[in-house]
Amino acid sequence: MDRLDRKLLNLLQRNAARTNADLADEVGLSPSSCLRRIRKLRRSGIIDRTVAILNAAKTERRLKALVTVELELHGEHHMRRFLDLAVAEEAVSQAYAVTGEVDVFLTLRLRDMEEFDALCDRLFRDQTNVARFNTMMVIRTGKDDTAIRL
Amino acid sequence: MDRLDRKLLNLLQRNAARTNADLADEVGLSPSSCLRRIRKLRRSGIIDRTVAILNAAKTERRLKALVTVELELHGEHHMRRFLDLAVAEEAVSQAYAVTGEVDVFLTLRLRDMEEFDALCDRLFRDQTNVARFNTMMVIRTGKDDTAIRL
DNA sequence: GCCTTCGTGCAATAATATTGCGCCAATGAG
DNA sequence: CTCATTGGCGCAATATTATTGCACGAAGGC
Repeated sequence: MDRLDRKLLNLLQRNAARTNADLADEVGLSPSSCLRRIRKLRRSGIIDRTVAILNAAKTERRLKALVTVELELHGEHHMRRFLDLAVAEEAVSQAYAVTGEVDVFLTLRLRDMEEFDALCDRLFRDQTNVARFNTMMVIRTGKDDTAIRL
Repeated sequence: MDRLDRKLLNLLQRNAARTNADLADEVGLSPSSCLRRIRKLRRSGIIDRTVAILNAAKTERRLKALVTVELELHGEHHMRRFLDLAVAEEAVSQAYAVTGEVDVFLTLRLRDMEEFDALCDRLFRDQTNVARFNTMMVIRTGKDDTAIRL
């Protein structure tokens, strides 16, 4: 893991569609060396996968909502159960167990508020062990990076 | 935008490294047709970009923190100023203006708590117009998808 | 019913990835 | 200090994959 590997990773996190020769040129390596490095980074698992990122605005799921959830019962078992429930939802794109005043944090991708309503029914009411939840709708996006700076 | 386009987008959001012939086969098209569709999806902007996703655990920035921020002054101007400040930070990977009890939401990628401390100094103290902030450290990740289900 | 438009598959071609090989620098043992 | 070993490099050949030209057929407008 030297300077060149880091440089490659930074570049690939911004654009993984570039040709190998192009990348090689930018980092100052031959195409073959460059490719071998990238392959090693893949095999080692540092590069988990490469994916297409959609422009959410041109999608039906335009709305982004952030939800904090406080559980009624806090045992490991109950936490796991709620997370499983959340993960199974198509609208849920991130689900974390967190420290602090709340227990779980969710990011939602929503078509409209009706979908949100239906989701609330499934996740936050009845027998789902939720004491309280608080929703923030995203008004403006300042930044939305998938990259991890090395 | 028909069923095949959606199928392609769903596949590419999971793995954009597959060969065109492979994709074509899975959706039931010829390679040429498949490629032309994908190119159109790119040009139309629905596909914004394709990127490498790293395994954060194998990275130096292992810690993920979520921060809600309440501003002192709420004018559009002040909001913009704070967001700009946040966006400029390498550790900030998401920055949103939101509705609800707080004004701004941030996702951080941190090396350690020292980096967090330094970031707090820059973003939350002194003259940055922050009334209050609340940090949640991510304990467990249930889901962390970049995909938007179509 | 005919014409236009659009998307398709096939096959040829162009671009790109991948591999074999010989070379050099760094490292460690004797 | 020297020599063998290891690992990574570039070059050039080869294999894979993307891309394009073309002819065909279905759907919709007139």
